[in-house]
Amino acid sequence: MAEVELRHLRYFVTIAEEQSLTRAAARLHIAQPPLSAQLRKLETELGTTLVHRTARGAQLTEAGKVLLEEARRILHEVEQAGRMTREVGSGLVGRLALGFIPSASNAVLPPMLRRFKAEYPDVTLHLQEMRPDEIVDRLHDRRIDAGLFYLPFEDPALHVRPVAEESLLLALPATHRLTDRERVRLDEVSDEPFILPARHGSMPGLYAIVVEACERAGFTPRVVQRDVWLMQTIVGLVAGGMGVAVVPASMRSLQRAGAVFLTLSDVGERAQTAISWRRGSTPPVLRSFLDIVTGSSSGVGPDE
Amino acid sequence: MAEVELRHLRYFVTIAEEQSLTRAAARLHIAQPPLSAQLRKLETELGTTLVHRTARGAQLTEAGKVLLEEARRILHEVEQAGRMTREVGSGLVGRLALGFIPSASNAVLPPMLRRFKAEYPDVTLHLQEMRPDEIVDRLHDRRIDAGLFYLPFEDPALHVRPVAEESLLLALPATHRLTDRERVRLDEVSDEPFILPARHGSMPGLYAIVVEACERAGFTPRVVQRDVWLMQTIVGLVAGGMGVAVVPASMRSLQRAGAVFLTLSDVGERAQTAISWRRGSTPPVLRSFLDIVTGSSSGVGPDE
DNA sequence: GGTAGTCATACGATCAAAATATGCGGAACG
DNA sequence: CGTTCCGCATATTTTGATCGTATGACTACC
Repeated sequence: MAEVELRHLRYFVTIAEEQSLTRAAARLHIAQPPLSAQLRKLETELGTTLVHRTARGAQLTEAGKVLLEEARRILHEVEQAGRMTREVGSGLVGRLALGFIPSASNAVLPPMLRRFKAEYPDVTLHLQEMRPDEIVDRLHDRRIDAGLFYLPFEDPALHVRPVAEESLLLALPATHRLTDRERVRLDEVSDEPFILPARHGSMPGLYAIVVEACERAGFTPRVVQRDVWLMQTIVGLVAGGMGVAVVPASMRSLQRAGAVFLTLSDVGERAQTAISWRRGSTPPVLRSFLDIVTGSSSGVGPDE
Repeated sequence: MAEVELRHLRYFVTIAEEQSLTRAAARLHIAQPPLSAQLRKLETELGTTLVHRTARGAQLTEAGKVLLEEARRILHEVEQAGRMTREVGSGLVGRLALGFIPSASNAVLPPMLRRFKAEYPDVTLHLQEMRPDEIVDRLHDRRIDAGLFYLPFEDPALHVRPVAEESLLLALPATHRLTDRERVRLDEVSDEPFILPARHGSMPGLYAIVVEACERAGFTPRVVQRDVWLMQTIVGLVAGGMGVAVVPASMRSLQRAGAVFLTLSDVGERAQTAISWRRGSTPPVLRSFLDIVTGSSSGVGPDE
């Protein structure tokens, strides 16, 4: 005993619409006898007559009318299911969980989101601020699909790809002697008390960048405060006169009273924001997101 | 480009359930390579990967999860559609035993049969003429499925539903003084000898209708003959000059020489033919027949 | 009563799915 | 660290179902 197939339903619906086996066969681009055979097969399978064959065409029986409605609905739903699957498969719809450090929300994240939303309006984005070490944990336990944080960082189980970079500025209290300058060298503030960004677990991040810049300028910073990790807090402490700090350029947009930002003429290091995601299978939505962010950013090439 | 078929969905669901091509193939009673091929075909058709093949089995992608839900629903609905069609169809074949009074074969029965035969050509009809009391007996002992007779009638174990009604005519011998009239009042023949239809057991039927009409006209009919139950016999007796009779309009088509039919201007009573069947379960064939006869007749509303 | 149109039947051709045999690659085991 | 096992992929033959062509039977219509 054979099984009902969608072909049978498609044929049957066409027969019902044309009220004629001959015309239906023409519309289906097959000959009339095979159509007859398939219809008969369907009727045998269902154990009932579906179509009355008369001399001038075919018309549905009661059972046929019932099946027609059902068959139309089923065929429509198959089409829908195909479309949905296709869309999810292509990354057009779905759900993407993204963790990011708060600094990313200044300059890096907004254009990413704008472009992604424009391209994939039906993807639900779950955005969560978190610490960089938290991002790594959440990546590992699969609670987020991707994360944004400062380089340097590496993890054998994760892809890491730079997506944006910005220069570093010196943040000074407004009361400082150098505030009337536009550019300074880092070694000019070698004696100042420094506020350094926090290190998070095994993640060197911006801390490493700043320390390295100081090393290259020939001094070791005198640290008055560490373990402050929010950039805006650091700027706040600077404004409060606690000391100076090296911060990413996007901090300038904070426009906090009491702090001024100067270009560092002798610092080549730049703060690199990277996106990271699990190695292995890459869901289509994530693939789409990666396509957008690596295409839209000032980021450099891939890491592998 | 091929089309998606239900086979693909069935295979896919099994693969998803077993999380393994090999086990799924076993459950489907086919070899593993063809299953691989069909899955690949489905993926090509949908343009997306549905299953991740790993070294120890297969697991769904995001798109696959979406399709799984849809496919399950669709397969279930196909099954439902088959069941529904089958059920309706089961009323399309079979056997229906119908008892009827001979009068019904004049005007009521033919259109019923024509319409029913057109819609359900595969139902074998067993038609049996019988007296109304016999119809009731045969209904009770389940030897017929339905019966046609004149109202009034009621029985707690039977459904009764009018399916046709006709006016009453006065049948006169051709030799009668009133034969040149077209319309008469019933009381104009109050002195004539009456031929009344028979009463059958507890069934008042047409007898009650005629007697009631006479009562309303202000007289009690003088009965010369009773217990004649075939309408055509009554008309024959009228033609033979035995007396006059009140008969249903369809008797006019008998065209028996020696009898004329006049419209009764003061008789509101009409002869109602009803269909009756057992309470309780209604087989599909009977249900189909009832659908036809209640839809095709000039019958009035239901009896309950 | 002929004719054109319908669907059913018969049979050979074609195509798609299934079976068999085998290869490849990753995971588990010693 | 190599061997073995397990699971999926590939290649090829076999099977079976669908399709196409030719033809016949029937009905409605002219």
